[in-house]
Amino acid sequence: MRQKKKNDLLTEVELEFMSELWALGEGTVRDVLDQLPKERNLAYTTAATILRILEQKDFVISEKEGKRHIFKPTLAKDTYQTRTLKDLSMKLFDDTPASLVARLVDDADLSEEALGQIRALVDRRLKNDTG
Amino acid sequence: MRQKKKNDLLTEVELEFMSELWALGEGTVRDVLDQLPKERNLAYTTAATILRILEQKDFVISEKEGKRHIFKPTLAKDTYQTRTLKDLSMKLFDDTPASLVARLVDDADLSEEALGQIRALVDRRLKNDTG
DNA sequence: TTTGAGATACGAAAGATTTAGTATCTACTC
DNA sequence: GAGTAGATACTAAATCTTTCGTATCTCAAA
Repeated sequence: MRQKKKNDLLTEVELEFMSELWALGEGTVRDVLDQLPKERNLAYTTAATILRILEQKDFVISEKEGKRHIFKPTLAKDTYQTRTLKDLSMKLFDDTPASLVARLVDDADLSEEALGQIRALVDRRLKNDTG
Repeated sequence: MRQKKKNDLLTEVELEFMSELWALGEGTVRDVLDQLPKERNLAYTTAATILRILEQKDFVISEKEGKRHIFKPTLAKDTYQTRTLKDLSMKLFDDTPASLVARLVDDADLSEEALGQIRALVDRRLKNDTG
């Protein structure tokens, strides 16, 4: 038995760290720590621990360069985004992506610009499918 | 000081229970427990505890009827959906809802039908704004 | 080749979440 | 009004998450 919970979703702090790694492409503990907002104030060893956990869970791999480790995502951000949306859609939107979008476009805060972008995206996808 | 973490998001199990309450409108511990899939096999007292926690966190209120409590969401599902999407958009989509939809419509699994529904939703919203 | 700055390894405390047990309460029924 | 089925209240164990401290290791400079 490998893991009690087959969790393929990131915890809050894990996501925070993965986001920095996705932005950097790859990096050391120090690199990631430096990307965090200064008010975050995490101990260096804490950051190292989180990256170790991410490696245990196979979200990143590391290779040694000199005395430090360089961490690199094993999972593309796109892939994780899709995975997350599927999970959310299933748990909170009756497994109906359209209802997720419905909620999004109903949001009063959504700008006209964002709405236009969304329509363009959908149109492009529809054209590509038929063309 | 009220809470260490001002968490306005539900945990996994809390969401599971809120989903049943949203579907039911309201219900007792027994009602919610009966809605769960039979393989879930939660102890009655566990369900009671979870509802108590939801009440402590102000996600539900209860009123006594005879010897039981009837629990009722204080938060509409719609509202919580919007809140969740905002959070997800912020944490994983650069605070750009359009990029969230981009990922959604890029998903190969998405049906033509869902895509059409999404376009209709966006169109309707754009018309309402201008008209 | 010693040493020290800076890195990793490991363990563990503190907090949050999930689950359930035991004790107690409450409304009926006899 | 005593007994009991079924409900709640309270406590707490087990697990997971977040955080950091101490010990150790490693490269490079003196």
